[in-house]
Amino acid sequence: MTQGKVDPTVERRTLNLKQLAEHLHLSQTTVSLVLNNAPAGRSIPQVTRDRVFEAARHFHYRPNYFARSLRNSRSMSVGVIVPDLSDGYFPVVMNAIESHLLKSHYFYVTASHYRRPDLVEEYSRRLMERAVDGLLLVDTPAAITVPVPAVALSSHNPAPGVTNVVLDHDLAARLALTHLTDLGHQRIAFMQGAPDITDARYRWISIVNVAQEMGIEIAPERCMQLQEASQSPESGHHLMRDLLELHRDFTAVFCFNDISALGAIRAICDTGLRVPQDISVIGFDDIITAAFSQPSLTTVKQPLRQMGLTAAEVLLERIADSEKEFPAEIVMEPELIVRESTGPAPRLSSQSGKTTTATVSTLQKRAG
Amino acid sequence: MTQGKVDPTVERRTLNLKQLAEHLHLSQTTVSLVLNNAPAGRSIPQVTRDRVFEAARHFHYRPNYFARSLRNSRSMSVGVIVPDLSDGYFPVVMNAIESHLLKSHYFYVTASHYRRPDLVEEYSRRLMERAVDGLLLVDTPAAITVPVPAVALSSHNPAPGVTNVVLDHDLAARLALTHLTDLGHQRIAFMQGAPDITDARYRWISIVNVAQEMGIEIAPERCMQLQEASQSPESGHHLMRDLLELHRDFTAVFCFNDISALGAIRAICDTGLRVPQDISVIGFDDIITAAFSQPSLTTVKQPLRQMGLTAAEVLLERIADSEKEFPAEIVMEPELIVRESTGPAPRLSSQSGKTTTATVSTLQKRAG
DNA sequence: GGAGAATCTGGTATCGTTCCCATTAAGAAT
DNA sequence: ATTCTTAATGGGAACGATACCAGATTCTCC
Repeated sequence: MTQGKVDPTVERRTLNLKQLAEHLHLSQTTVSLVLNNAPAGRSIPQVTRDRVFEAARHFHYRPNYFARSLRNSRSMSVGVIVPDLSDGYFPVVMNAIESHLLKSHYFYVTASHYRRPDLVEEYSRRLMERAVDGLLLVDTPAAITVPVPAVALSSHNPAPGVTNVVLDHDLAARLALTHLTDLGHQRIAFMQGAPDITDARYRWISIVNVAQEMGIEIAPERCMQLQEASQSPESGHHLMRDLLELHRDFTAVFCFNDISALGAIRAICDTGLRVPQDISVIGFDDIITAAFSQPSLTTVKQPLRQMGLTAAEVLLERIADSEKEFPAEIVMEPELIVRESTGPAPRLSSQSGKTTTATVSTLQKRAG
Repeated sequence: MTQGKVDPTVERRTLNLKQLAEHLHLSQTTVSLVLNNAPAGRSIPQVTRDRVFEAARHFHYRPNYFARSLRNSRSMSVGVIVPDLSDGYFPVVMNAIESHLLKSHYFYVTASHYRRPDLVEEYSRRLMERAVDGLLLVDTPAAITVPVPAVALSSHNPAPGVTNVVLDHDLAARLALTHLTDLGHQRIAFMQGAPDITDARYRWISIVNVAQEMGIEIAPERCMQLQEASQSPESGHHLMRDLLELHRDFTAVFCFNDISALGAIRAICDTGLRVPQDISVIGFDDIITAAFSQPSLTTVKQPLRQMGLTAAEVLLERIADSEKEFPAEIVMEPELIVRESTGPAPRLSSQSGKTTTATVSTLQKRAG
């Protein structure tokens, strides 16, 4: 089944300022002044104003976007550079960003770089060519400095003129580790984020510092590191499965994020261990599905919505007033959300056996 | 900690065509002709061409986007209208769309309407003002006809000049129901999508038809309907919990999508029943996390990536050649992915008891 | 009544491209 | 020698809105 081409009669015969002015027997200047409510046209009497507005409404006059942008070189749009579009972190952040931008009559253009530096470079260049009024870097380690206002979210971009919206990772680490030690966990496994995620490096540094301060050992043989920045639980699943094959000398895992935590839980259960009875799992982010997984996920909640909103707000403020000084960093506070995936540490049957496999008791199959 | 405003020295002194032409001792016309490889300039000798390209590269000449677009009224960008940004369906679809658009040197502008008709109208109007070259409606029941090429994905938009990319819902229903009956399920509960999701209506019609054809009863008391088009498992959880409180006279649930299926599974397990031993659950979409949930999800896979790709391809083709005729509908084939959440139907102990509560055997608590 | 202020309006350059039309020069055909 | 092509380039008018700078009218005040 086929159908015709676009109906040309649908095309809105879009008239321009000149035609509108002619119809009103006024000059383009006057009409433009009125329509833009320009200060230079304060003196135009109300009768004229009303006539102009009336006619504009009647003819559905819309100023041409390109002509206007060409003239005053503002595009009323911003570029958003992200690693990719994926479940979890991004939908929440992007939703918040979008809602603020659209409300402020801005549009945004998205580009994903899949953590390839060349693409980050290429897209920021192409976006600049598009004359975006600002740039929002989400989880994007951009070395490049751009000639427009920019805000970096979870990116730790130290460039001048860039405001960084970041999480208080020290607090995040403290919340998670305190929760685990309160439950009696001492031997904790750690899952680091992929090396090309900037935020992951900062997070890890905080974890190491806080752990040391709290007297928690970070044993190399209990550390895993995600290799690809995959947003699938798969990677967390792999790592956890491999670690469990090696040894089971830990009672809790602190995962890089909720997505990898879901994979880790799956791996733990696959070996017949139970979460949280045998191993407690704690995630990071508090993605929407975290509350509904089986078991539901204890996690360090990033205020993602608030972070996205703040980033968008600051960006628009920077665009509106490029003279003003803005903070180089805005730190947001995480929050601990306790659910089912963490519980009291089991009494360990083999304290020493780093190389031994799990004892019978911890291997006890889950019924059903 | 504060830091200075945007460094003005970073600003790339972007020269224009006129200056470039002056430097080359050529006219703007010639330079433009060469740079655009225009057919009108076929006769320009290679030496001149080389000089022009050389200079353009040297001075980093970039044509001004607005001036160019104003002149030939093409924006090289398309608008993408979606209900919202959320987990599951959208990241996959959007990723595919984006990758094709950016590869073709198009950018895209996203707007979410949260299923409010007024916002659909407003955003498509505002996007038209932005002179997007085309519109991509994702799961968006747009009654409006636009003066640019459009492609509708899962939207069932019958407007002329719109290509609809849709799933073969008859096949989808057949795959799911055949799978369930093969496993011995006869009494199946159904979870319909929210009424404002167009695709959900078509899906339901297919299910009703196929069920009738296969002799499967669709009992009203086993039917649920999602009320909000929420992309959180919450809604599925609610519905399932309420149904289970009413009666347990079914051995399988066909959920609207994977997200609601995750909520349903959670609700089932919360009452002490097991998936799939007591109740089988089948989802829809095959979102990334479906393979990693506990239990992993049997689902009807939509070829989301392929659908997004096709939609983007057809849209760009329509833009490139508005004279050509395009199909009004492109139907994609779903696929059944069998995982752990479905299993053989349990031997029912109460065949008749539509109003009775579950028997002891089905209520048997899950150990652990 | 005339200078000057206040009020209202228009002319026109400008933003940076593209592209229709000329124009020139050289060679080919008559 | 004159016209006709063809090759190689330039002039300049759009595209549509904005904004500087004037010009014109009315009003105020001495």
